[in-house]
Amino acid sequence: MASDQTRSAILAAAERLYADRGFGDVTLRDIVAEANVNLAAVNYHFGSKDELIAELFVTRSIQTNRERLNELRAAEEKGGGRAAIEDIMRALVGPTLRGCLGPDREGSTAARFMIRASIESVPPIRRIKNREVDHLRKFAAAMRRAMPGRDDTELYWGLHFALAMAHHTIREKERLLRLSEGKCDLDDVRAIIDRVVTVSVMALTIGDVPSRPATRPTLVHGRLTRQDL
Amino acid sequence: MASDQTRSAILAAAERLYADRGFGDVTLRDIVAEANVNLAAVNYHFGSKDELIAELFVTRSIQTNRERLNELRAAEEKGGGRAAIEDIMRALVGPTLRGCLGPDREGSTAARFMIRASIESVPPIRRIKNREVDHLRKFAAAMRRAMPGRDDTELYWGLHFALAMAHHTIREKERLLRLSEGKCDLDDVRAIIDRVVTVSVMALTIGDVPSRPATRPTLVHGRLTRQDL
DNA sequence: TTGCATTTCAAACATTTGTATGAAACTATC
DNA sequence: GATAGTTTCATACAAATGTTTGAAATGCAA
Repeated sequence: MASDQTRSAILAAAERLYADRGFGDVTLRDIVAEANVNLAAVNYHFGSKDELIAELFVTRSIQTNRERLNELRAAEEKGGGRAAIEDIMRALVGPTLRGCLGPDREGSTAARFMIRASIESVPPIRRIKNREVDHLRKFAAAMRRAMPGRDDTELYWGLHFALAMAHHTIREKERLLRLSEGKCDLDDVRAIIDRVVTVSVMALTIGDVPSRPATRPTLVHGRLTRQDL
Repeated sequence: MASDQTRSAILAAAERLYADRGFGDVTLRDIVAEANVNLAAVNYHFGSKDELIAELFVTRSIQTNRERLNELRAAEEKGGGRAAIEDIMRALVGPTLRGCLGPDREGSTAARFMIRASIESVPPIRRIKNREVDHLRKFAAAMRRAMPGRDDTELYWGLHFALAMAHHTIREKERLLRLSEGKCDLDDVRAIIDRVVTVSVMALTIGDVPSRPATRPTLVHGRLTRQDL
């Protein structure tokens, strides 16, 4: 068998098994059985189990990051170099949410693998995630261009909350479904993205609206009002 | 030695070690060495390693849940049976954030353990978390009383997003710190709670404000506008 | 003290798991 | 078709780990 076939078979089997049963449950022996290759093949082709997991995660992360940056670039071109803030947030959370939610995505191994990686955080994946900061800085820069003059702190918090809502929705979609007794439609990805983007942009405009509606009178405390003064 | 002393020593040692080094890194032998008890004591007193972890997590969860419900009850008494929505959200996210963030909390083993449990999700903990839905329903009910007539779906999404921001801030505080180059002050717990509560309530008022400020014109899509019609 | 129940202890068990080895099979180049 | 490089394979290795065991120690009541 050509060397690449074995490599690919291992990657595919590992991703499928990890996605279905989690990292803690799947051994190399499970993987090689599923891939119909020899046990030693994993170490021969990848060096170690951790490097196999890392390669899986890096591959999928790069795909997501590329999609994000493509959307961001498209938004910036649309806006003549300066993207609208909602388009930036959409580029940030859209690819991840589209990749991991939705009815047809149930069968997507890649998506289920990324959800699993988000729930069970194993050392090789944690190491990679730590490098994600550089990628996020590009979004912070775009946000700064979109909202010039705004305090950087507010930008970072907005970025952080956007990721919070997106990732938590993916991580805890089962719980939200159960809590809401099915009322929250987790298959309508478009609506979810809209919702996350809307709230993210609202978070970024804290202290922005001169006169707050009377329905929420006492919400602002502490350092949140700096922009109003 | 009295039986309870051994039990307590194991619990304390296990919580400390898990908090510092994570579940994957700590073996029963590490724990009994730290606790100065015999290896077999863990199985004698707890039955199994998983039951030990479960007991640790249940204990801390109960504490948090009790704090939450106390705050909720206080808010409802203050409002004469119907708590203000921002007080409800504050009762929901306040205890967790206060427990896990802040400068002096660095030394709190319990807090660090809960952060660890949030990052590394091991099977015994996952099983317990699945039962958390019942607890959250009490908050959903309070929210329903505070915002009568509002679509339940909106309530659940707001609750979900509030937890998203709180938990993600705890999980990813290191990354946010690094991304913002220290600009986001994660020691000012009060300000963080205010921020999360503010955004949560804003999320709940989607489609609530009759005329949206011109600064965010095109944010609402899809099913988000149902309340406006 | 005697007797009974609880607790502790050292040691062994039984797996599981990732990794290494060395020979065999295969592939491609000359 | 011989040779060198690559890949596969069965098997062994070594270490870690949760759990069990049966005896010894301890505590406690009668």
